[in-house]
Amino acid sequence: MVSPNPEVPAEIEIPEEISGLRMTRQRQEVYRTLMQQRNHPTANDVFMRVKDRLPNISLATVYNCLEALVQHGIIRQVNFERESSRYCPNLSEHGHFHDATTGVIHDVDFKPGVSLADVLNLPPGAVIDDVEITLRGKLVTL
Amino acid sequence: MVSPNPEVPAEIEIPEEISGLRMTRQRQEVYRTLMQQRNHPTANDVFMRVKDRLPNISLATVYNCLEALVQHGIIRQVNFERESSRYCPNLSEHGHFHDATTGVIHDVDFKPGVSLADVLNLPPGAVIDDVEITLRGKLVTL
DNA sequence: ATTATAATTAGAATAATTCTTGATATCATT
DNA sequence: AATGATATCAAGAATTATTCTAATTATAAT
Repeated sequence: MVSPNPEVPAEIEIPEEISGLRMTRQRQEVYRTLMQQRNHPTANDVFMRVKDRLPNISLATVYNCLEALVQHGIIRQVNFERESSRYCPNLSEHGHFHDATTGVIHDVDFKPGVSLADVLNLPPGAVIDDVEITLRGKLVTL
Repeated sequence: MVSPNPEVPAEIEIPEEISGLRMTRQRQEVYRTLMQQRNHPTANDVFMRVKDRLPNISLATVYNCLEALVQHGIIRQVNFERESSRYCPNLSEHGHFHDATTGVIHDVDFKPGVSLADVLNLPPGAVIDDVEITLRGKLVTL
């Protein structure tokens, strides 16, 4: 149901279905939050933000929505060490740079035309389904 | 002293101190386990194994020992997704390939002479302290 | 030997996430 | 529109890995 909210104009229009996943109101709001707040929020970050628009939503539902979105390849789940999982809607293959001083997480793209097989001695016959590259360090002003 | 016969791993002699860390009996056994069982065990795996030799050791001590060894750069802590942390004594810079079918984790070395900066568009001024590369996929027999 | 410091132990506490169960909503058919 | 089937949601309990706490023991230093 896409009845427009009279009070708040929807900033981002989200379709009723994405890649075969029915976009319920809750999933829409979770997804919208990720699209608007692109700093890799945790499930709890998303929860607090979505509550403004859906005061009755539960944290469990946010987890459910995030999982459904991840399963359908609509968003990505990113893990740093043993911290809470973070989520991002950037689907292009990319890594993450975690600035230790500010805590900010930067997306890091691959240089065009490079493949991991150029860089790593993969075991023979390895077919890669998923790659996770995490860098930790500092940003030094030159 | 390395035993010439890999099938019968002789007792690995462990010094009383490594990189400034006093090697207590517990730390010795934890470290020995990692050296002998190089399949990236979890803290609990190590615990169960060490109990054979130190029946009174506690899981908390295993965690303490592992943390001390990690802090002193004697072993590495490796995280996959949100699973339990795993530990390995391979200190050379390397990544991990997680075989989805068998669950086995393979170390993956960098090809000589390549740098991450050749491959990634790092944010300007980024100084990298630590890198984590995790691949997930299947091993296909060619 | 005595004191200080560090390490160990057992169990309680914590935090993130998942699970369970009952309630709602949506969909497909009539 | 009513019906039943299925999917989703909410609340809180349960789980799991890990860390913390406090008491005990071991080691090192004087």
